[in-house]
Amino acid sequence: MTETTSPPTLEMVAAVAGVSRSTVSRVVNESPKVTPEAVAAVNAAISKLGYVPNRVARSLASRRTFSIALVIPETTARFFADPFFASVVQGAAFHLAKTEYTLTLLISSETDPEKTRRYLQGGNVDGALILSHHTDDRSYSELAGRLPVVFGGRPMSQEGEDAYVVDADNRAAAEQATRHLIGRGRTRIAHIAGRPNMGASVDRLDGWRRALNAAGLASDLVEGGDFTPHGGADAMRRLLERDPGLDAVFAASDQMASGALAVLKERGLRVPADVAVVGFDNNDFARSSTPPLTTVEQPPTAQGAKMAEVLVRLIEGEEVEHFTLLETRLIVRESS
Amino acid sequence: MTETTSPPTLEMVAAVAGVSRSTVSRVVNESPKVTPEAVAAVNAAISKLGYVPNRVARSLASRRTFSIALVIPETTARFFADPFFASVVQGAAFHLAKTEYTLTLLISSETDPEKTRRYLQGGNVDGALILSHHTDDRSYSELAGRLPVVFGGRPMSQEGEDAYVVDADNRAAAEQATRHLIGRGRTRIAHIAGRPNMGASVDRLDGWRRALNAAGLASDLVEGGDFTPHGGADAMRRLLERDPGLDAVFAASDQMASGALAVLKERGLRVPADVAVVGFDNNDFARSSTPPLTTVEQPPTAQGAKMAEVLVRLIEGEEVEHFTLLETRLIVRESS
DNA sequence: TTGTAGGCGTTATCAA
DNA sequence: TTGATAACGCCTACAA
Repeated sequence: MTETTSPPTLEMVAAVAGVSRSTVSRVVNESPKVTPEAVAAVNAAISKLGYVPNRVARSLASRRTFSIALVIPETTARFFADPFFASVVQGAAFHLAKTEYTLTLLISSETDPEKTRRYLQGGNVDGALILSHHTDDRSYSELAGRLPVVFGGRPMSQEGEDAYVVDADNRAAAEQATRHLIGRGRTRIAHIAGRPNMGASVDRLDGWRRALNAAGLASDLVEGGDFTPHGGADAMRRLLERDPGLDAVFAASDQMASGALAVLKERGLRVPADVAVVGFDNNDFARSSTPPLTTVEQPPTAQGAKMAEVLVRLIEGEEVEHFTLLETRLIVRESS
Repeated sequence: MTETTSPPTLEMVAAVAGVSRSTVSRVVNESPKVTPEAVAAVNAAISKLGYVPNRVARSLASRRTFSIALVIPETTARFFADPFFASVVQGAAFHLAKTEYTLTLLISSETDPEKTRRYLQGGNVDGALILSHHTDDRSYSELAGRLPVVFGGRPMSQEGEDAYVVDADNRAAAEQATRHLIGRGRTRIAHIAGRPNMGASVDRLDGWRRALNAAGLASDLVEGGDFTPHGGADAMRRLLERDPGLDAVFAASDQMASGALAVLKERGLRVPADVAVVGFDNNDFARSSTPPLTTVEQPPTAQGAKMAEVLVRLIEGEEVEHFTLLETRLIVRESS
């Protein structure tokens, strides 16, 4: 049985109820200006026929789809391997469940970014949530002008004022992490920065510097990594060359911190006795390194929910702030 | 800048290209019957205007959406906690990437099954993939008559001939697992069955029985569990009461097997020395139990891919087999 | 090969 | 409050 019988239309409901299509439409859309009798007749007809509004036709006429896309610019495999994504999706889905919007997950496999773009621009959705975690992928930045779009994760810093962004409060988090180090009595606190073209890197560097300046400490010990353990290790070596007596390192990612940890061990420096280390992300690298890393936890679920909220408000035409900063939490472990 | 400028239409392209809308439509849909000049003119106009077809309008007119839904009747949290789901999605997405179809993930939170149903019946998708893992949820079975639907996971056995199902070959897998036990020299092999109202349970019980019968062994030692560790423990107790000398147990799920393991340890029986244990699923319960469980691995990625393939063929009007059985793999660990 | 015209199922705009 | 009637953007016979 594949006989998918063609579904009843609004017009058929109108016929059965003995009213016009307009009236049926009004009832379906809960317009207040309909007599109770008409409402009753229409509802009776609806349940008699098992009528379900055709959302496609509705979309075409009203120019609204009530569905929004969550675009994940990663391969499916990587997406599911990363708990960060899962949590963001969860947060978004949870928020959207309270609204009339439906979430469509678009996993844009690298093979066909075009398909995704056509889908997004083709009027299928009222807006899009775009995750750009650990990536400076700007392939979707142009979309922002054609469709309400909210970026999440760690987007470009530049990219103009027209973008809406929900992100962790990197600056405040970095400041807090650095203050934590200062509070532990450290005075030569170095920083391993992320890629300079990413907003997150800049903000974290900035937060680190602020905390040091506020404490009257020097903020000269910076070396750049690339968010990988290897990059972190290289940066650590350069830092030790510049100042063998440094007593703390704040890395802009757990992966870089773990690279730094390896170098410190290789040099016979004890963590945290000789050098305290703090990372950023609170991912598996932080939990499973030796010693476990003190790090900054980002709230992915909250981020997903907030992204959805911002997008919905945007779609509904509300004034929305371009930047929404999420609070982070310092998780103190044995490395500091 | 939220000025979402209204996008160019097919009609505008026609005007610029100096042809009729039909011709533009033909070019867009790659109809062979268009002169090269026309094609060139239209394509020029398209890229000049940045035209992207409105899929909603196209859907309304053609009654095709080229998108299919993957319905997950679980909460978002549970969905992401279960690697089984993730893999199925991955498989489906991977297969669909090769087609012109788009995958829409519908996480039907238990709060609003109605929203999901309306979405599915509202003409938003050409078909649906429905996962009913560990669940005898029949809330979507009615959909099958109104929309091409493929069920996956462990669906009802009954439910009529009109359903399309892709599932692991439970019977063969159970048979193989039991033969493995027989091969290890076991002769009193018990079975802890799953809920009797689930097709998977019935098939596994059947496979177990077949293997025993073929070997000339008795197949009387069956007790039912409910797919939980607790249920498995209770069943194990009953089995030991009935035959304290049993030397092997095949459980219809890893969770039940882990419950059985606990009871065996409690009774001072060694695994596998005294009693060999085999589970089903190859999930975390199997890997992290003591000893690690020999179990049956189901191929969730393959299942997702196969489900997508079957659905697409169904949508395209091909003849498709109602049941597709996936091969499984026995993973031998220390419990047997 | 190309164009014309009608229709897909709703919503929206006016009159009535 | 209700009902014609015209969009919405595209597809598709059918005709030319």
